[in-house]
Amino acid sequence: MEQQAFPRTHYCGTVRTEDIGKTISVCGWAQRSRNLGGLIFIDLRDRTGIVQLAFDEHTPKDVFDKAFTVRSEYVLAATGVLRERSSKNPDIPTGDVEVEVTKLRIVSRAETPPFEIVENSDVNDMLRLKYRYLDLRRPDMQRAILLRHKIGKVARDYYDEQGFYEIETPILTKSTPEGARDYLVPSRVHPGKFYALPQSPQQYKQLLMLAGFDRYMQIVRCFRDEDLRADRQPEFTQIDLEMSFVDVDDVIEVNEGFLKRVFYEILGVELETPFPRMPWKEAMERFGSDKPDLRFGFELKDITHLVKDCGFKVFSGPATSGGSVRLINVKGGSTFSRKEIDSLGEFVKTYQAKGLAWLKLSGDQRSSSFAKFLKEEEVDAILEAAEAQDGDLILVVADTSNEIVFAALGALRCECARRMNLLDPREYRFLWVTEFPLLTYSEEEGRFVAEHHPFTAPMDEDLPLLESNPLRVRAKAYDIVLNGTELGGGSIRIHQTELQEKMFSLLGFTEEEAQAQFGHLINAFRYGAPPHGGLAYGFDRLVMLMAGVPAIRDVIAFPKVQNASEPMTACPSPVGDKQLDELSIAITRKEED
RNA sequence: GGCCCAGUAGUUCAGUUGGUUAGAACGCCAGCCUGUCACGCUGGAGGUCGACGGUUCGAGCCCGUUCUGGGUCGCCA
Repeated sequence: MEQQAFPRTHYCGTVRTEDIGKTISVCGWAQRSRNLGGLIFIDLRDRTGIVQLAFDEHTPKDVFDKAFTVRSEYVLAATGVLRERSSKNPDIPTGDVEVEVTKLRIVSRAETPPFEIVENSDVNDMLRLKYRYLDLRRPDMQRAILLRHKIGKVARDYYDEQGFYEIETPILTKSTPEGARDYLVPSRVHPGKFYALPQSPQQYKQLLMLAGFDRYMQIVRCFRDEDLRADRQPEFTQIDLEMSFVDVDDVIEVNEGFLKRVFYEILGVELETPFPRMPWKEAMERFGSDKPDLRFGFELKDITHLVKDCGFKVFSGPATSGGSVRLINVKGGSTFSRKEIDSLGEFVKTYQAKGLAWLKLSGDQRSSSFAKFLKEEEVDAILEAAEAQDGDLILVVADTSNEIVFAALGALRCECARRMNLLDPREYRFLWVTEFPLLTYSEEEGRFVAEHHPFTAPMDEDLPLLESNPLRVRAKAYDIVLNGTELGGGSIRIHQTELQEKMFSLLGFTEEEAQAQFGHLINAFRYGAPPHGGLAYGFDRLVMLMAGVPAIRDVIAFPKVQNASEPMTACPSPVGDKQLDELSIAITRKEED
């Protein structure tokens, strides 16, 4: 019977030349073994790195024989004397030393894994996720998960120092019809009734302000039953916070402090604060997006007025019927081939643009899809507006819907930058986008809907417009944007009962409906509400950008795939009739397997 | 719900104009090997070409349908 204790003295990756001569014990997984016949080397791996175990003619025969049988991913516990290597490996931190093993325990054997446990593997995502526990053994995944832990720790430390309490809010909560689809949880005790998993702790954190906690934060799981993207999972984590007796500047200042701190502590990057701010309207006009990537130019230019009377209907049509014609100047874009420009045309069609007009200036050559339809001076005016120079590529989108023009050109400028390799993931350009519209009109529902949520406060100077022109009202809402990704967003909330009631009525709620859905909040306001506001970060996105990886999946230990299932556990899965019966649930439609 | 891309050995991929027994590298197994560290050398095993249907004398390759995954539009207060 082998001993069961693990007298580990060192983590594998931490041994150094200072430890030479010491008897040490290490535990871990066999990364690789090199069997030279009379000499065996095994790389032993744990979360800190790798150390080389050496077995040679001095090794006791039973130990040597055991080493002979070791295969990839066997779990080993080894004891021996740390010695200097006769030939060193400069590529790893422990490359100057090795363990001359005197005792070896094969703690568990392992089947050959379905893929190699190595850094930068480009194995199929599905396979990685099915065997996520193996995938997570890879050093890059270990680093990402550790980075996530450290960022969370900085957040807790920082907000604690700033006087925030971490307070938990319920996971079983009330469904609200505004916003994303809810994940529902049936109640056994109340047949036919459901809890909802929170899309965010929004209302609870406001109630905590009403309860007098003054400053709250929480690193909290949120749930939205919507389709996935590279930066969207059905369950994701927010750094959520709320503050009392503040206005926009106060929230922004505290959070600039956090971002400055976390980027310095984790990446050693010194961010300059305050970050630039840009009103939403300006962001749309200049970048066609409410989350502009500032790492490159290609800003939008409005040429509607220049083409109103031109003979080219593709331009003059939208220009004279409430739409717009806008362009971006892709500096140095004349290197794009005709084929590539055609593919950009296909690209904008995904944003419902009807097509892409272009003009290319390379040397004395001017080629264009539209110049032949315009007068010489009209083309010149467009080129002047675009500040076009030799080597540039002008891309024009015209549509009767401004939203489509913005969406298409906003996405196109990013796509061009991607194709031209202008995006340095180690350059961090932060931006506050402010003054979002308070409301938008939903054609589908035939009413106003809140752009942010129904508790967002209007800007003081726009209050009179609430009656006269609600769509012009700007909100005390702000997003923090990093390199074209919305990292977080928040707002100052309404704390006056009358204003809140006005908002609900604008949104088309009757008093009874508002009371039924938000009564807890409305009633709470009657008992003394402090002015308050807050912000929530997409924690996964923050970690993703700081880790320099392309998807939040890469910084979540057990993520879901595009159809919202999880390959390892194969959830969601059917449940038994007994369970359903207890919940008073009948299945009316089934997925075919 | 729409669009784009991918699916061939355990893994990553190649596979010509539709034509013999579908290949490579890594991994795996066996043997040899005392300073390797992507060890080396020799040999070997390993395939429902995602699935179904069609065209054809003949399909990994062409056509249709479908499944799975990735990206994206819609959606995501």
